Amino acid sequence: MPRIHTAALCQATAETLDRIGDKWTVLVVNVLEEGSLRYNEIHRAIEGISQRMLTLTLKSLERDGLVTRTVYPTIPPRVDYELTELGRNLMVPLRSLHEWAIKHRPAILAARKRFADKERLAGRKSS
Amino acid sequence: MPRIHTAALCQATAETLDRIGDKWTVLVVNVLEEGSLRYNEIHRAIEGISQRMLTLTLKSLERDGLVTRTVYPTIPPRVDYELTELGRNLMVPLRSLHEWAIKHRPAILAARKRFADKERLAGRKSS
DNA sequence: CAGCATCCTGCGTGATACTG
DNA sequence: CAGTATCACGCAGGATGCTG
Repeated sequence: MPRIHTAALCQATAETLDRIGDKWTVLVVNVLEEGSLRYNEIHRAIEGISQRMLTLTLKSLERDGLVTRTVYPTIPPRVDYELTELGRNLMVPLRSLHEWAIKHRPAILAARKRFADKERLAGRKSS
Repeated sequence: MPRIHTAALCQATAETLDRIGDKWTVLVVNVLEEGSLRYNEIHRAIEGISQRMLTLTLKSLERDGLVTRTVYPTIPPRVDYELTELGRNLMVPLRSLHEWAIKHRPAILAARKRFADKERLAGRKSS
């Protein structure tokens, strides 16, 4: 009977990961934790992101109510982005994920190395 | 000065999401929480996964030390998969993510609807 | 400054058929 | 049963140029 609950857990988690599991979302959320930032400030803060991807990421975050977009109709224009309460809440599981990452990264890297070594051996045998 | 730490947080989290953010990993981890399972048991438990993707997902999990693979050289062959300690630890942030998902899904859906409505209006104006 | 439009490519994924 | 091999494809994401 926990089966159904488990399936539900899986489903909701997978959905969330689908939402935030792309290349840039968590990075954007993360820099926005510092407070309200302008478009180019975010752009400079995240190494390697293209204008296109930043715009898309911000738009999807705004769409889902995770960030607010504030336009100041000045010249030149100015647009501020800020995490909403919902967005700040997301930091909780994100920090949990981060904790796991930091704590277990060495173990993962070690396992990966062991696995690579085993494969090397298997390769030699068959050659 | 929290800047650097923030950047590190972001980096490690992004890396982790890159690891588990694919389409099937969390689903597989999730069913394996129930205990040791055979290949086809997992296959049946996860609706829609192909043999190919199940194999790839399991192999990557094994590579990173998140699951163990045990082969029984019987005929027909039998292979058991089981979460390692490392894999079970992953359930902690996963549950955190799940909690967030359940709690805030309504808010996200509502925001999404509001956004769609606003876009509809914007569309009308310009037509 | 803060984007949008367009073109292009690689990679993750799916479908199908075959094997020890 | 527990995979492997091959093909095919969509789409996330990158590069570049243009605009209000």
